[in-house]
This record gives sequence, structure tokens and C-alpha cells, in this order.
Amino acid sequence: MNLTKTEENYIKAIFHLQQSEGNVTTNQLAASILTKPASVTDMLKKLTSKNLIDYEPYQGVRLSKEGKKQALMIVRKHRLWEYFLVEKLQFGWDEVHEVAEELEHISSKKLVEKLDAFLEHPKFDPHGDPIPDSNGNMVYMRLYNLKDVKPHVLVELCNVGSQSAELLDLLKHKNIVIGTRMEVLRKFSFDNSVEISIKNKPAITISQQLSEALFVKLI
Amino acid sequence: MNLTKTEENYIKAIFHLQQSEGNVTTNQLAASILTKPASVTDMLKKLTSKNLIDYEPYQGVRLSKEGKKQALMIVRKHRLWEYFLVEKLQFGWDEVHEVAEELEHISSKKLVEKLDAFLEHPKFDPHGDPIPDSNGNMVYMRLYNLKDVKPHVLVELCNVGSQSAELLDLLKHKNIVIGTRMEVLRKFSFDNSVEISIKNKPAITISQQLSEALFVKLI
DNA sequence: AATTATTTTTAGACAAACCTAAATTATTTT
DNA sequence: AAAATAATTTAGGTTTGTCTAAAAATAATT
Repeated sequence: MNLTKTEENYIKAIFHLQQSEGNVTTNQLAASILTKPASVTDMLKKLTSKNLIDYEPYQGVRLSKEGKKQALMIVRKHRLWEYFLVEKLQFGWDEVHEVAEELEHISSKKLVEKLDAFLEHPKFDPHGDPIPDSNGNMVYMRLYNLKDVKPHVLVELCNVGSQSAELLDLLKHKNIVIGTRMEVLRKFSFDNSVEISIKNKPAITISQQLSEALFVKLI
Repeated sequence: MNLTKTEENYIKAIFHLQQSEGNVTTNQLAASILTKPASVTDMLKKLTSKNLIDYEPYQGVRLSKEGKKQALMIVRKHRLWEYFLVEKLQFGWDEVHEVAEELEHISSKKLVEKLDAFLEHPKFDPHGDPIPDSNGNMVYMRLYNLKDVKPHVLVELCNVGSQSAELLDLLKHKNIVIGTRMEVLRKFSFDNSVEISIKNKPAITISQQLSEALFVKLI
């Protein structure tokens, strides 16, 4: 399965959009890719014929199993390159995104694996986002994206999205550190806040902003 | 001046061809790029309109000043990436070419300079070919490409194209080492052999194969 | 439930880079 | 110097990914 750069960009955009929203609409995609809805429709037909997405006209898109696999490999490459640029080439963490957008389309499988080994298998990119492993497994996710909250999911905090004093201050106040285990109780759609409980203590509220900055894994 | 990947590949091919041959023909280019002569003609018109080449219908092509500058930047990127792949990622020197063909089209100027610094400004790639510096200067060239042999050019050996025992054996026999200065006397078009003289000693013959493996600089 | 507004798809076109087949120019041979 | 051969260009078409404008389907409003 060999994809063009453009096809890869569509797959990647669908992947990111369907993490926060559920089904992805034509207009969302057009906005995300900076193109017109008509162009998106064309591409959706093409990706459907390649079995990368599940798409019914007027009903939005989701990635197929194969599409998700491809997306994870692109995300893996993007984040590994970002890590390389910051850790080895001394780029600032805020100036690597655009370059990584180009590097992520280099196709060599061997290159990715060798790069991963050279970097000593990093788990998070410079923005704190988790790097999928070579099988496409991404153990960690944003607390915010735990949308399918089966009642009382147990998760563990693994990383935070930045090292800003403001974030650390808030975490300290809420008594949350890396390794803290918590039970996710409810998500409120009005403000996207989440209620969690740590060690059966009374429930506390996590704002949308905070839930987006916390990377957790299911336990 | 922003070039597409395809335009860059044409520029690069013209650069390499005009190093050994003089004026580059449509058919040579078509063979080199694995495309048809008619397609080449189309692209030559496009590159002419961008002032990257000097081209008269039926008369072949040469790079313009700007075209040569672009070509040297592409070659620089290609060879820096090859060096990176071999020295940092443990690729074999014989398996890096294809990956570098992709990496050389990444456009970020900053990336190239940071990569160059990270690699500590290497002068030769894993095949022994010289890496142009950030101004596009390439001090070294293959002895073979010293075509415009002004009578009695003086050059100094700077690098050899491989470390094979066979090559080293021959160099020892001819009494040539890195740093040896020699006067280039003549080039014979029948077999592309070159006659040189070391320290006013009698002339010796360098075969085409050997002249392709010796990197020299003018002195 | 009917109308209006929004979203999405279809239809038809365009630029880039390629193709084949035919015409033109250059080169070689006689 | 004319004829034959080879190289190159032109003419007209294809595919990929894009576009605009118009049609169709869905969603929202009255």
C-alpha cells in the first residue's frame, strides 16, 4: 500500500479530527487541510477505493483498520523527527512542526526504525505527545480524548504536555503527579470538564484545558 | 525561487551530466531521469522560463548561474544526509542512496545548516564525494572531471572514493597518497586516461577508473 | 409539514508532469 | 549535395489533485 503525500495528509487529518470529534465531516476536513469541500469529496472516494476509510456520502468518514494503521505510522514518523530536531539538532520545540510535516512523508521503513533506535526509543515528542511504537501501539492518550468513558475507567498519569510553571502549580494544588492513578467518573459536554477521583477520595473536577494537557494510559 | 521535487530532479541530473559530458542533450536527460524525450523538452521550457538553465532548441542545455547554485544545494543536502545515515544511523554506505534521494528535497534551509553542524561539517560523503559548503563552494572534484584541462594544471589529492584493498594497492604502486601534488598533463579521449606528473618526475598514466576515484583540489 | 438554510456531492475545467504519434531539425552517409 | 538516419520538438491526450458553479441531500426553522 503506497500512498502519495496528499493521501497521507488526508489520512493524518482524519486521524486527528476523529480523536476529538467522532465522525469527521467533509467541511471539517476541508478546513483542516485548507482546501475546498468539493476537493475533499473527490479524495474521500479515492481513499474509499483503497479501503483506507469507511465513508458513506453525506454521512462523514472514519478511518478503517488499515487507515488507522497508516495514520499511526505517519504520526510516529512525525513525532520521532520532532524529537530528533529538538534533541539532536537543537531546534526550539516551537519551531519543529513545519519541518516534521515534510520529514514525516519519507517512506523508508528502515529509516524510521534506525532513527527510533538512534534516539533510544523515546516515548513522547517535544510537545509531550506520545510516540506510537513500531507496531502502531500508542499506549498513552490525552485524558481529554478518553471520550468513550466506560463508567469508572482506571488510568495512570504518564506525562504532561508542557513544563510551564502555571501547569505545575495547578497539578501540585490538585495533588497529581506522574504515576498518579485515577478513576474517570464522568465527562460533561457543556464545558468538556471531567470528574475524576484519586484513591477513592472525593471527586475533583478537571477542566478541558487541563484534561488536554494530561497524558494517561489505561490500567 | 521555490522548486518542485521534479524540477529539482531535473536540475540535479543536468548538473551531474554536465560534469562529465559538456553540453547536456535531451536524450541523455531522458535516459537519466527515466522519462521520454518529449517530457524533457516540456520541462526544459519550464526551467528556461525560470532562468535556471540556458537552453536553445536542438542545442542542448547547461545550468545557468542560478541553476548551478540550486544544484549545489541539492547535492549538499543529499551528501549530508548520506553521511548522517551512515555515521549516525548505522546504514551501510551502499544502502543510503535511495533514502537520500527523498531527504534531499526537504526544503528547510535551517535544517541543512543545523544538520551540517551536528555532523561537524563533514567534507566528504560515505562514497568519498565532496560535500559543497553552505555557500555552494565545492573545492574538491574528481580528477576525471577535470575536463577543461588547461595545460599543466596543478592539483592535490584530497580523498579517494573507496577504501578497497585493490585501490590502495594501485595507489601504493603509483606512489600516490592523500596530499600528493601532481600536474595534469593531458587527457586522452580514446580511453579517457589522464597523464600526470608528480614533482617533475616522468609522466605516469591514470586510467579512467582510477581518475574517477581520485578527488583533487586545484592549487 | 413546509420552507429555508446548510452541507455535501456532481459536473466541468485547470495546471503539472507525464505519455504516444507525427512533424521538424540536425547529422551522417552515400 | 541529396538521401537516409537520428535527435528533438510539437500536437494532442492522460492522471492527480485542485478549483468554481450548480444540483442534490440533509438539517434547521417557522
